[in-house]
Amino acid sequence: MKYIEKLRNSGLRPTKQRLQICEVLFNTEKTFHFTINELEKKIKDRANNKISLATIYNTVHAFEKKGYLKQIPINSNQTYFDTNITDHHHFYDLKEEKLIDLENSDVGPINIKRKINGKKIKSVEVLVKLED
Amino acid sequence: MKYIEKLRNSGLRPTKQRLQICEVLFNTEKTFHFTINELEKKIKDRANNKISLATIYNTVHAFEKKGYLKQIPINSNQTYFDTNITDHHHFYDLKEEKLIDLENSDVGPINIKRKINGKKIKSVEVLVKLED
DNA sequence: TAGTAGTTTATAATGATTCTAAATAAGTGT
DNA sequence: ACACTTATTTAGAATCATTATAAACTACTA
Repeated sequence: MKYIEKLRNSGLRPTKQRLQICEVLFNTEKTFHFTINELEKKIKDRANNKISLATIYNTVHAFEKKGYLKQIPINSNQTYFDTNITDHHHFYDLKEEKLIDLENSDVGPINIKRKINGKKIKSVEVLVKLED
Repeated sequence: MKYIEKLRNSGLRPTKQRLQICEVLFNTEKTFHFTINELEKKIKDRANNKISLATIYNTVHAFEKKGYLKQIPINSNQTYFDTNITDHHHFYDLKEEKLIDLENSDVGPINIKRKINGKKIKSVEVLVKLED
């Protein structure tokens, strides 16, 4: 399995559950946005295989900590994650409540002129809200 | 009272509770960020006067709908609101879990080159995450 | 002043997320 | 393969922000 090394290299034991979650999350050309509930459903559908919700939470947070997933900063009932970990941005369609990727090249350089003492910039994320 | 007209003009009855909340939120030169819980505390401290939590939620949402408050898009346990309703952005200090205003002029123009069919841009918000 | 429509309130309900502690599985050394 | 330690999974309980409910109350209008 191609994810065993990835996990081991991160200090995560390659368990059956984690490998399955990897398949669902990373075994696709397209990146995508998801909530924990959507992910749980996807796993159930895919393999007719149930992974405990607690494990899904644990794993998603572990993957986020290792940098394999990003949280998308948006105010929503549920937390959204992104399998696209490159620097990029998002449209948020307020009516449909849907996220759409917005590539860095579609936004152009963002120049943060102000500095905060003793702090480094970790990320710069743009959220563009859309209405009809 | 200076807020009576403001409320009436928005179709909101100027109740005792709403006027008090206006005092706390808008009767200051500085704009600020807050959560519902912080606001509740502020109200309690200020007037030794308790407004039901449900009313605070209702009022904050009513004010948001009328455009007197903005939600700040950030993933946090609690929802953050901003009394600064001008176009502007935020730093988020990951360690301190604190928001800092970032004026539009400190970011420079943001050019969203991509268009989504049938949708208009309502807002463009930048979140700059800070680490040590 | 009466009528109505909007508000407030305490409390219950909801729902996402986290915690707990017991069972299980993976890694390591022998 | 075996014993041992440590990480992981799990069901279910707990937590906590937020929303819903429905009864009491208040502001507006005629």
